[in-house]
Amino acid sequence: MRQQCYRIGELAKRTGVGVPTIRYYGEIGLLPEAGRGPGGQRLYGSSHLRRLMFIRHCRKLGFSQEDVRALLSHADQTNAPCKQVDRLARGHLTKVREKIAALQALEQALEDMIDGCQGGSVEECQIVEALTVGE
Amino acid sequence: MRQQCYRIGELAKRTGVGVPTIRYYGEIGLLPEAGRGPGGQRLYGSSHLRRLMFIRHCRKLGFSQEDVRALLSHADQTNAPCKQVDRLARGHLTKVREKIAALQALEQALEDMIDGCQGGSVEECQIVEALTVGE
DNA sequence: AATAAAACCTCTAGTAACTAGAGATGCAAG
DNA sequence: CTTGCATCTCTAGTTACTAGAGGTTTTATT
Repeated sequence: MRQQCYRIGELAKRTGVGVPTIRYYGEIGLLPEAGRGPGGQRLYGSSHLRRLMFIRHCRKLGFSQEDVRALLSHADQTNAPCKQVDRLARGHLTKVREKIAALQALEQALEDMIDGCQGGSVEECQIVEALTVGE
Repeated sequence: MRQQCYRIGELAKRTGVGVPTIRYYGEIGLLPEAGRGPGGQRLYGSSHLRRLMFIRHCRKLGFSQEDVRALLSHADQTNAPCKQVDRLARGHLTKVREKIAALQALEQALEDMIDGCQGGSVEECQIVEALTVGE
């Protein structure tokens, strides 16, 4: 019944996750360890493929490894209510929004700083001045 | 002429940079190494104070260590034109804007995903579905 | 069957920018 | 003289991988 068997390179091609990264995921237990062929190569099944896809989608959305681990364990419990998943996703969204806000403040500060610079020498540069004095 | 002498804790208090971080900056050469007192404690002067302030302002604005290093070396050449400084600042601003854009795309994707979820069990959760299938 | 190339293996170390901890010493006050 | 804080050095941990060395296995070609 184990008709589908992917070697690591095949799995990499199908998921878009790099070969060393797949091995790394195995090491840290994010992906269950693969079986091994006679020569010692890892052999993955379709469950690995699905799980790795899931992981990749999560990582693309910026979820941390820790979050991914939680999402995976929730996703496995098909009968449980999805409240936990929802909470994780919303929590992550909040963090993303906070990061955006922080970066926008940064953007503003940088713009102000750059606008103050009229060219000339470093001595009279408003950017250097701003960095020295702070605001 | 070395009237001003700060111990590392004093410098930390005045700059808002943590004690281990100051030691770390010394190690990596971002801050010149301090003189040492009889018992081996680091002793910093006012030039260290200024430099560390500069570094802190840079880091608060999200400049990388590499950028800070460059900014510092430019800031030291008071007669040179400030074009390089300007270029560094603008380059950094661009990177910040790119990061904001990427995060906003992420925000949208997360919102879409979360909006699809109607509650219920994990089996029918659109978030889990989206993470499994992608998009 | 021999050989060459691609894919795979393990292990170590490096990235950015610190942070945390262990265990030893110095320094000022009561 | 002892208590306690500040400091010292050194090592290792964080996040999420990535790069490289040096060796084996599998696959393809001759």
